[in-house]
Amino acid sequence: MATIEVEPTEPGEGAGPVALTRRGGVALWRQIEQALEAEIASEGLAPGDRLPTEHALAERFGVNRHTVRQALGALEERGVVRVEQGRGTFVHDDPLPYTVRKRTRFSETIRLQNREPHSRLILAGNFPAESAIARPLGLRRGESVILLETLGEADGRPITIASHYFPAARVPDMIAAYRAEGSITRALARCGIADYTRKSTKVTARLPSAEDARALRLPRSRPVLVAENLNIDLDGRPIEVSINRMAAERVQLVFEP
Amino acid sequence: MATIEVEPTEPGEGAGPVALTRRGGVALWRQIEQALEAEIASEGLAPGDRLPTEHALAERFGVNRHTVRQALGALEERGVVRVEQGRGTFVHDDPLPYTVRKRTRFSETIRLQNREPHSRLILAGNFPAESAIARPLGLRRGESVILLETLGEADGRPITIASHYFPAARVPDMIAAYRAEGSITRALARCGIADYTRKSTKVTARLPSAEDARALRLPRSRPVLVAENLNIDLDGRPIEVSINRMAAERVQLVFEP
DNA sequence: ACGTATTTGTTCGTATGTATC
DNA sequence: GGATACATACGAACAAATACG
Repeated sequence: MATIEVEPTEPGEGAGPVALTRRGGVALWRQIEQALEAEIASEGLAPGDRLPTEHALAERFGVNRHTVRQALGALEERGVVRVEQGRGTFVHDDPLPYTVRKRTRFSETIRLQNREPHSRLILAGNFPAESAIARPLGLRRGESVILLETLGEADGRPITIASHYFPAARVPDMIAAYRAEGSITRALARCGIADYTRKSTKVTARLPSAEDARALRLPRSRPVLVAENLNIDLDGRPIEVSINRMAAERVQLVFEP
Repeated sequence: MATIEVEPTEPGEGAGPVALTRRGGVALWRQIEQALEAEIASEGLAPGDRLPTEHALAERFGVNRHTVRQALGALEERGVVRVEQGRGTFVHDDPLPYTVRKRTRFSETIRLQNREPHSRLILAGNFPAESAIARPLGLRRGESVILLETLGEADGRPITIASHYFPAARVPDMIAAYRAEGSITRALARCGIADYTRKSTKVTARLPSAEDARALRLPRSRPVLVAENLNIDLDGRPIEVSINRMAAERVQLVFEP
């Protein structure tokens, strides 16, 4: 008994008749979760689309708004939807394909996806190198490196935080050059490094630090991809180590041999 | 029974007398964090080593256990240590470098790191392809694919869970072949695919499903790297899509152009 | 298979110093 | 100065996972 037939609110698509079974051993919110996910998977709801309001969903399924919220919470936890305070609930966008090649520049890569790149300087300074930075750069621990920390955005959406390390001996004026040019590539050119290419990329993932989470506008529970690039100049000498942190749910790194 | 050793356990190195300054403008937990990190950096504590218990550290530094915990939490957040309930706190192991090339085979890659690879079949079957699998394989949604799910280990430590999808029309006897050979590469050879190479790899990260977490022996709060490989045969035709999930804290994917 | 000791995880409560308006 | 919020530090108790005989 007690199967509740809810009349479809729209005849066309998406809001097909969903029968929730009570006392069937599956909690209502789980059934709602599955129903919504099925709707998304069947492409009745496209990436970026806004779901009906919680109120509307509660009406449609004939349940309390709390029950809908539990279902949405489960979907958000799994990264299927994204809930924004005051705006609504949205089907999660497809991740941005970020193709990594021998010559990869952030702004080019973003523009390739028809999005508008923007880069902002967060922090700049001169520090003694930790061994994790010194080694790939071919320096001794404690030698001076220049750090530029940048936040990269696509269409205003934060994509990556990158810590760029340069050997201070090679490019002493890097900070000024970056301030003048607003781009790593052009700043390096100004410092006499006409071109550089990627020697290797090491990828791992972890949960974000508090600062990274804030800058990326990402909950602390959502992982970040960490890509460590070693870039070399045309003579094959290391010129930059960059450590990029990206919201894992927003990007997909693409490597093609 | 309450034998309390406050003195340095070793005269040589590591547990040297550390003077914490109160009211010095630096919080106690930060000083403890730095002291422990210095000890690890100086290799008084090697990767994998267990740190003293929180209780012991609290005694040693003359602070409350909460204060020690805050320091350990900061170290864990930065990936310096790994805290395991009921077991202790450990210096973080170095991640296993997993180099991805045009021809990458799990067992070869593991052996390169002087570790003993092992592969175990978890699941095998024949299914209609979802679009995410069908598309890269050049099939239509619903066409039959063979799924082999394997768990790869190095020195008995679970490294990766991989779902391998093959077009059933091309290699109908793949499951039997795998059971006979115990290796994807040799099974494909038996099915007439002499060789195959990697066309592309897409990398992202997420929190693990319950099953993945269990198989990888990983807490659900720790992210997994997800690498989707598309492999093609010598004629350039797609022969396999594999979706690999790896404990992010245990591996580092290395790409060299 | 079970109980016990060990170790980390969580939640109370309390007190104090610091920064801000 | 006063009010307030926040981070720091301590204490006690209990919960949960693990190790071990």
